[in-house]
This record gives sequence, structure tokens and C-alpha cells, in this order.
Amino acid sequence: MTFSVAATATAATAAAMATIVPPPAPTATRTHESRAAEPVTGRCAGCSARSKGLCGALTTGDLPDLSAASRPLDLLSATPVVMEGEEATAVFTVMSGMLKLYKTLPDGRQQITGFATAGDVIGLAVGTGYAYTAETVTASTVCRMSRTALHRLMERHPAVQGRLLAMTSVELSAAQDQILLLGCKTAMERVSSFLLALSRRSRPLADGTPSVFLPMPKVDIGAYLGLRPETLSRVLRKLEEAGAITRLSNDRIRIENPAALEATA
Amino acid sequence: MTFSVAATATAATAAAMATIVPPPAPTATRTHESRAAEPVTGRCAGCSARSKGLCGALTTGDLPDLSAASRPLDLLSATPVVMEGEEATAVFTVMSGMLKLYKTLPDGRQQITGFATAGDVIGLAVGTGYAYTAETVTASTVCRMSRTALHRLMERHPAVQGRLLAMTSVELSAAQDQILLLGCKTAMERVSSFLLALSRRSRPLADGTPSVFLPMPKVDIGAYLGLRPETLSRVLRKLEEAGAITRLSNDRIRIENPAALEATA
DNA sequence: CCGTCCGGTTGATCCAGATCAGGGCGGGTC
DNA sequence: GACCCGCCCTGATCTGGATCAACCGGACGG
Repeated sequence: MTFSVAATATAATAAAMATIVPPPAPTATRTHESRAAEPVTGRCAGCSARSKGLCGALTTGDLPDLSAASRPLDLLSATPVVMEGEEATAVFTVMSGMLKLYKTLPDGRQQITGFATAGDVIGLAVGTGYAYTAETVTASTVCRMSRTALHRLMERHPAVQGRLLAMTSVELSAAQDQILLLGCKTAMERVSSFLLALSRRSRPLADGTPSVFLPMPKVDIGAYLGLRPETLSRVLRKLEEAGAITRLSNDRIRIENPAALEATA
Repeated sequence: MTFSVAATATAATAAAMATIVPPPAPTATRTHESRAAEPVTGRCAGCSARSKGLCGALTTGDLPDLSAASRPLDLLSATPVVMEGEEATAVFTVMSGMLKLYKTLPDGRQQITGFATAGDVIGLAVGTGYAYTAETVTASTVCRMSRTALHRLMERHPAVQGRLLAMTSVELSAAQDQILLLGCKTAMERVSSFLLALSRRSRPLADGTPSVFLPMPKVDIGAYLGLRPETLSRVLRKLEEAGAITRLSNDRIRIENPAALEATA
């Protein structure tokens, strides 16, 4: 029932997929499995995403089930993990790094629907095909689980289905917030909302001031906010001139005045 | 787990809510329960939404559970059913009519996130508060179920949770399509996509040509598509001049050339 | 070391859609 | 009947952000 049509158990791994799809950038996109030699029961126990995502719904005693069903993968940046429209054969839990999820129009325009970080699950599909393309923006580690294994896990552990429902509901709520942002807000409001949302999810600097880490290129942030990179650049300059933020480096911004951001968001 | 924080069982009915909240329009917004005198076991059996929404997950034998947990309400148009931010005490299944779901910014700008019709469930909340306001756009009948009753139903009938997950996943996918629409598409593309999506969900006319029914005011369609009503009007005129559609009446449009709409969507 | 490339920034200009303004029409009330 | 009020349509004008173009600086490979 859950994700409708039962997945066919084709054995294509993400590693194979990554080598099959044409590399979008001239930089190397090789992939390699890792840690395959470790004892199966121990792998998940030491996982940094152990308490997050689907895995958090399971108790320690269930770890063998989990380890048997999943397989970690180390991926370089700019590596596609799932492709929009392709048959959805597996789901992936992000263990580290960051991925962008996007949809593409026939003429090539792209809309990024979200960024996935540690604990997020990607590849859940309603029908047979993936709803979006997912691609690493930094080197990342993800954990692959086939659709059939996920279904088996849900049958054996009903809490997994509950967790899946909770995660999907949170995602739906976030998507509706993004609809509000794209449908109503000005460029300044979009950027302010984005920075605030990120700052709430990240740790402050050593001195206590909040900051955000932006490993993705500016064009991707723009594609998420419905803005061109030029517009994003101009808005960030205005925010810096207003004293609301400081650009520490290309990928790090310090929030000087959260209240000012709230006011413009 | 599912929708996180357990709902407190305050007994405020939607009928009470509708009279408590200030009526947004000078037109009457009275509400009244109906069919309360019918036999409890029989009510759901004859429901037009019996096979849809959450109820479709239950077999005929489970109908007494359903009838005991839910209560139908007849609502006039422009009646609020749930209010964004208010404590989420119940969910509602739409039996007939149409509602608009929207979010509001502090300065009053509104973004409609969706329209709900027969079979749709509204009021599912991630935290304690409703994520959006829901208001009838036509006279409607909805079926109220308290959050606690929903939780009890899910415990007794696991299939309900599976159905809920499937419905939430479909909604998430639709929300991501809307993000793509709002982030990338032009006014013409938005309207074409909207008409096509509606036509796929509605029955064609007697002569077989597809048509769509638009009972909501144009300003609401605009608020859904991120457009002003003036822009919507101009785009519809262009589509009509191009021979893609015909406006049969203010709330009914015939799709003359679906392929032309596909091309511009 | 010097090109080249790519991401980011800035300035100049353009345009899709917002905003402003006016008018028509149909349904309601008195 | 006359009046009012929403809703819709249309035209004129304005503007926020897109587009076009140029430049800068760091990362790379030779």
C-alpha cells in the first residue's frame, strides 16, 4: 500500500547507476563502495545517522535487520544518486554531506525542491518513478536500501512505517512553506527566510553568534529560491550593508542580527 | 508517533469553531449538524466518500468503528473549518463541495496551497497547530474526526496508517509539482498546467470534450498560481483567442485543444 | 610561469507581470 | 423599479527581478 506499486528487485546499485548516467560535469564522478568487509551486525551500530531517519525507529536489538538490508556508499561531489522518472528501486539515507533534489522542465529549467543532509531519506516515490533527481553537492556518504527491503522492514517493524509517515508529514509541511515563499515573497524576503531557516538548523560559531554553511554554489541557492544568482548576490550585499549578516568566506555567513532578518522575512 | 504530539481531547466541534471565528464575509456563515438522528452503523455505509480518503482503507465490517468516530457537517460557503496555527484537535474528510487551503503572511498576503474536494483529508498537522487555514469555497459537507479518534482507529486498523502515508506522499508530490510551477514557470505555463491538471481529474462533457469546473473566484485561482487576477484574466483570453479553450460560463471552461495546452505548459 | 575556466560580483538594460484606474454586469436588497 | 456591491474584464503605467555584458580572482593544467 504505502508506496503503491511493489518495487521490482532489479539489482542495480547506486554505484552502477552513477557510472551509467552521463557525468554532468567534466570533474570525475567515480563512486566506490566502502566498508563492505566490516561485520554486518556492527556497521549500523556505529553509524553517525543511527538515531535519525528511518533507523531511529528501530531499537538496538533490530540492528542486524537494518545492517542486512542496507549498504553504505561513499560518493564524490556532483554524483547523481537517483534520476527523476527512473524506476524507483531503492531509497537512500544520507549519512554525511549534502545533496540537492531538483525537478527539470523539458526545456532544461531546473527547480531545486530541497537540500538533503544527514538523516534525510531520499528516493521515496509515490508511483514507480522517482519524483526528482538527487545529486551530491559535496562529497557524501549515503546508505542504500532496496524498496523490497524497506517493505520487509516495515512489515517486521511497524514503527518504521510510523516514522516514515512522520518524516513525510514534516517534508510536506516544509514544501508548503516553500510554496508560500515562492508564491508571495520578494527576493529580500526569500533570502532572509532561507538564511533564518538554515541558521535554526546549524550550530552557532564559537563566540555564540549564529552562522550558516553554504557549500552549494550560488546558482543552486537561486534555483531553490526562484531567483537568479545575480539577484541573490545583490540581495546578500544589501543585507551585509544593512549589518544583518557578514560574509566570512564564500561558503560561510555569520548572522549578525537575526531580528533584522526576521523583520525582512 | 505519526503526527507527533498527542492531541488533547478538547471537545470543540467544527460547528462551534465556525461560529466562534469572525465571519470573513458579510454573507451568513451559519453551520448546522445534520443526519445526527440516523442509525450510527448505517451512516458511513451510504457515504459518497466511502471508498475515498481514510475510509477506503477499512472494510465494510469496520464501518461501526468509523461511524462512531466521525460526524458529518453541512457547511455554507466561505465557512472556515480549520485555522492556521490553532491547536489541531480534529481532521476532516471532504464528502462534497470544495475548500481552499491557504497560508497567510503577517501583512495579509495569502498563498493558497491547494483546493480540497471529495475524498481529501484536511487538518493533518505535524505539530500541535494546523499548518494552514481551510475554508469552504462552495457549500460543502465534511466529516469530522477527532485526533484521538484517528489515533485509536490507526491502532485498531493498521491499514489506516498505510493509507495515511500513501495520501501524504501523494500530497507531497503534488506540493513539489507546485514548487516547480511557482519557481520556474511563466504565467501562461502556470495557467495551462493548472487547467490540464484539473481536466485530468474531472469528467468530460456529454460530447466527450474535456472541461473543468472552477467554482472558486478568480482571485483564489490567482492566489494558488502566484498570479494577480488581472494576469489570469489576460492569460485566459489569450488561450481562448488561440483556440485552446472556450469559456462556457464564468465557472466552466471547455478544453478545445489539450495538445495546445500541453505545448504551453 | 602563463592561459583557461568557472564561480561570483557588478553595472546597464529590458520585460513579464504587478499595480493603478475605469467600466460592465449579474445578483442581491429595499 | 432603483440601488448597491462583488466579481470580472480591460487598458495604461510602473517596477522588481531577469537578462545581457563585462570583469575579477582563485583553481587548475600545461
